Amino acid sequence: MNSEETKPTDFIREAVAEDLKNGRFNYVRTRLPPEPNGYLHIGHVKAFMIDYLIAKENNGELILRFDDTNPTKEETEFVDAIIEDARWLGIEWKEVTFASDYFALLYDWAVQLVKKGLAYVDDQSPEEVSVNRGTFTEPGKESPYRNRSVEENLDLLERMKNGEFPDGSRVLRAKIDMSHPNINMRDPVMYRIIHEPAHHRTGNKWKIYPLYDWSHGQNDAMEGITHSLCSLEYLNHRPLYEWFLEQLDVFRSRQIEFARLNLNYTVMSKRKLRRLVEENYVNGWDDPRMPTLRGMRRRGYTAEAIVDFVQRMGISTVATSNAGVIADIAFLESRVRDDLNKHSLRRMAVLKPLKVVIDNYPDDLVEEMDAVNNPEDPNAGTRKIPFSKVLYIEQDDFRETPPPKYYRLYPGNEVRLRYAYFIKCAHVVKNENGEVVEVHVTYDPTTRGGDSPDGRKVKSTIHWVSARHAKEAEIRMYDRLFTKEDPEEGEDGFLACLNPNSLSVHTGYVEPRLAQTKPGDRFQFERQGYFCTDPDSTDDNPVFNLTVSLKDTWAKIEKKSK
RNA sequence: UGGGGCGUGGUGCAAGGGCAGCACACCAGCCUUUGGAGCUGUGGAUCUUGGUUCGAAUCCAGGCGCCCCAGCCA
Repeated sequence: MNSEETKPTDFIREAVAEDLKNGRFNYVRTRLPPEPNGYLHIGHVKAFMIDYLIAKENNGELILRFDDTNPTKEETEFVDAIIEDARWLGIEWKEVTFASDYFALLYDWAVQLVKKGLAYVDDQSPEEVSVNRGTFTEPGKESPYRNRSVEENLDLLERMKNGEFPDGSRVLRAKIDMSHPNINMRDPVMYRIIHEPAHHRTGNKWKIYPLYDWSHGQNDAMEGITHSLCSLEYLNHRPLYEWFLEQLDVFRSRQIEFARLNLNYTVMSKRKLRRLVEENYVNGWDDPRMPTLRGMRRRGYTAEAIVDFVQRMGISTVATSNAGVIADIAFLESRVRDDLNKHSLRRMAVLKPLKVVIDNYPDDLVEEMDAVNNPEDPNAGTRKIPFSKVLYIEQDDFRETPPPKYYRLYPGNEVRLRYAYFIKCAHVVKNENGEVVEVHVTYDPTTRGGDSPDGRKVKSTIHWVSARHAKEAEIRMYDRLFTKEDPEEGEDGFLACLNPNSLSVHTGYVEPRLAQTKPGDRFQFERQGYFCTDPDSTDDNPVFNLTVSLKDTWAKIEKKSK
């Protein structure tokens, strides 16, 4: 970041700067608190970047702390996946910790609250707890067990910890105010009893597990986290967050909330994503159509583009949808194009081949044409592409009867074959169904390289591949997964508006240079889009994924004229 | 319904009492050996009502709308 650029500023950065200035803190430490119960998606990136960058910008530290307080949901598989994805994004942390690292200390703190008369063991059933919590308009009722002696509470808590009671039979609750207008303050549950399954790290050692409210803030204090940045849904929890720290008289971390990030034309909830995978609407968590980081990575999105997108989205407290801020996927795509345009090697590939025969070209001649690898980057150099009498061009680049404004190949029209020659369409060959299967053209030998010595212009340049030299390849074209901007609306509505054309597989031809490619390689297929080599790719059967198409002005014109 | 939060072009974010601006999208044009990229330009917004003020997107009050909270989820 150079000095020309104005520093990114937002209400969180301002608050952090203010805290440093007025001495509330003299350092900055943030934490990244994923729950290891699923794969990361684009929505997570916002929180990740905020936590990472705010620490970094202030010469502070980031701690990656897994929020593993619920053994019924969390798995080691996901901690590994989350670490891998976060690294891929370029996020760096000082250390990795787990909420479960602090279970023993947290228990001590709970004992302290019990001793101060600020927490008690409640024997009510879950149903009773719920009923007695009251409603938005009516206050709750105090539990009959609320005023037990400290000694009895201590004894019961100890026995809960030792596993003497069955799941659901008792909880530890903070003693606050059962008629508080903020329901989170109506004696929130701190510990519940869970015997099975074993915790992914602590095994069967613990029979009681803390809830989020009785864990997160305490862990923040234990780790000296200065700024605990979270999403808007936790705003209502802040009074409780602060109450605990105050009663405990420990380090006072500051919680600040911001709006989550979402994308249109996709779903982000874990439940819905899981259904897509488990019911085989997509081919796994890393399906290129998924908004997961693994999916986007396989699709060919770069970490740089994703981070740039998230950065440019900014931060706010706007809360007009339950999903937070909903970004237009077109904006993400524009960041991807911007990045890939500068860095991708250009190649020629024909997705839907149409055979072209140059009638006046020598049968056995093969010429090597010079092509530039990236017009945006002179250092990318040039390459040779073989040219011969029989070629493949894109079906879309030929029309027997051209619509208005169409200036590609059609009978009588002259176009340029990129880096090769001008050709003019002479006649066509059709099959028994009347479909054009072969286009015959003549070429102008004086236009080699693509320029006419007589200064003659053509309106169109099309890409091609030499039939004899091209390599067959599988090309997977992707479109948005859903046809509606907000697939969430309605019950199973999100499945009802799945886009049936979100994946289409083509067998095309690519220039010989593309025969040696390895998974993750990125290219621009000229005039079509950015593609990357899929992990399924082999030397015998190269497989390419569409990352994002190029802007298609002709498609727009054509659509408008309809 | 009680509590809390939020309302700026289609979308996202600025303007922190002084000319409402940027990006994406959209539209028009220029340029072009990618109908790509690039460049230029047009259109379009302060939820509403009232108040304070010379002056309000900004401060105040009311209204309206949307979002969050009644898990032993996070």
